[in-house]
Amino acid sequence: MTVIFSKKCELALQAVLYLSVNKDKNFFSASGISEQIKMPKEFIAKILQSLVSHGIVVSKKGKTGGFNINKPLNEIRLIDIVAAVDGLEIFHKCVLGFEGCNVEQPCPLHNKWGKLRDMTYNMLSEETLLDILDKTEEKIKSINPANI
Amino acid sequence: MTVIFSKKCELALQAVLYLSVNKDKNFFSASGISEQIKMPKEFIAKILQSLVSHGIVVSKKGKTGGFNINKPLNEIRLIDIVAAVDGLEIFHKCVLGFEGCNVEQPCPLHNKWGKLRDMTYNMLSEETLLDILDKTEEKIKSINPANI
DNA sequence: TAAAAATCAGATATTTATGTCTGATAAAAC
DNA sequence: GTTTTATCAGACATAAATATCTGATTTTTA
Repeated sequence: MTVIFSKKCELALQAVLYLSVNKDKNFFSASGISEQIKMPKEFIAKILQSLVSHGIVVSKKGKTGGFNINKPLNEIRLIDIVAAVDGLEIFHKCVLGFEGCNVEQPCPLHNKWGKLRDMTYNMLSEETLLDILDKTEEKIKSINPANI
Repeated sequence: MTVIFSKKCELALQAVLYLSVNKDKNFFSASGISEQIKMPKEFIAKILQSLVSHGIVVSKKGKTGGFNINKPLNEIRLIDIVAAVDGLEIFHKCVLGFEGCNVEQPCPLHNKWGKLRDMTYNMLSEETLLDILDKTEEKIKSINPANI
């Protein structure tokens, strides 16, 4: 099986999207979020905790605690979330798994995949949560239970 | 962790590339191939067996047996190998994992990722083993032990 | 015909990714 | 201050991907 984002990363993006849409409101608990997104709250909690350690999300303990976005939405790029959860290996490693692959000794797919990979990286670097949110609020209201 | 091809698929592509370069010669045993590519022969054997069942590779039992490419090199596209090993899910599924994502109700990344994903699919569909081989023989001689 | 060397099918083992649990700590409500 | 309800850290469990093994079959060579 091939994936572009891991399950963890998909979830992280979904959860962060959810928090973005509701940024003005109070903190959201892991169980609250898990009711919206169809994923186990323990898993969501773990993922959000790691985003806290990366400074993308902020958390608050105690009775009215939970998670929320830590910065202005236009300062968080999608690539930041991907980097925090999955790492950026995919953008450096040879797509065919050849150790010695580099510019001087490119593998057969080096140039063609390299171009697409760079475009993907750029896209994820250009898009911030704010950009996403704009698109989201316009027309993506019934795609999922959370109405993200 | 993110990947574009699974380990299995990387290996399959490497092995098939190796066979392509040496297509004129006789059948290559799994252990012979595993000496060139740095992967365990049992695993290579398993992968090649599945390519046999997909008609991409042909095998021969017995003392002088082994594996070889089953068709003219210009009739095998990279996407055929990817499809056989990893499947084509990645080219259909929502990149954010939203169930209801589609053209009418696109997720926030639907269009941008969709474009890149289609370009990747097209690239893999256009490139045949023959195309790859040409590039390979020109300039990729010391990238790996197999000199693929 | 017997021995050697290969694929093949399916079971098994190992590793990694995904998912769950437990007890500790912190903050708010009473 | 006690109870409630949240995060947090780290251990634990399960599932999936990766890797290995075993015995059967096939084919060549001697």
